[in-house]
Amino acid sequence: MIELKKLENASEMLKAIAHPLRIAIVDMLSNNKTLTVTEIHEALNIEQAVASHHLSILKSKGVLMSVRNGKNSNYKLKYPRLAKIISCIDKCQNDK
Amino acid sequence: MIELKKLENASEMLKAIAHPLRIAIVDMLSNNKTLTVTEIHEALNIEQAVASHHLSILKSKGVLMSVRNGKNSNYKLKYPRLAKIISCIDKCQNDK
DNA sequence: ACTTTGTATCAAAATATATACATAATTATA
DNA sequence: TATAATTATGTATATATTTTGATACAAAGT
Repeated sequence: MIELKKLENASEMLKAIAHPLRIAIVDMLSNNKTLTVTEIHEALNIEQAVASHHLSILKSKGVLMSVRNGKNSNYKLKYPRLAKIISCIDKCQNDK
Repeated sequence: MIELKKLENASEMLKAIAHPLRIAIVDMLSNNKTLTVTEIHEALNIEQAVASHHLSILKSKGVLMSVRNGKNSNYKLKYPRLAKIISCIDKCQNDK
């Protein structure tokens, strides 16, 4: 069996991902893509503050990482394999 | 981009899994294992009502399925591939 | 210095989840 | 039918998350 600390940390990461917009964000960042806050808020048609807010949740829970580049913040997956979680759930939905 | 309905359903499934006890339950049920409520509540050292409660959440969100067999309810993963989510998160935690 | 563009944070109300305990509902057996 | 074993549900309180709008901060250009 898994240890409690690991279970709690795993649940924090999964909770971070488990939100419609945040799933969409993780999906957009699959295949090692890097995007700015503006690119995400425009692509998803959400307020800038909303995009920034969800990105900070994902970052604080270890799902994403970001690098400042001038005015922009570039976000990407901290662990590229995390994109598999989205495709896994997606496959389940297609299996009727 | 993924559709809204799918995103919402995916987030419901992930939210269901994203809890320490429920992660432990999904992990116990990997490799197509089937367990009863009693086996789970004893293995995890939690009240029977607590085990039943979390199992019903997982079932209602499409993560688990159950079959009654006399006095027992046998629970198993609805989609065996869901166990990959746990191992994926687990690997991320081991990558430093 | 001022303005523009891009990001991040704050505060408050609404909604959702978790936790704990008690009790009800099933099924099998005496 | 009474009871023992297994599972499911109900209720209440506490805690956490979501959502929205306003605002603050940071970097670059004028």
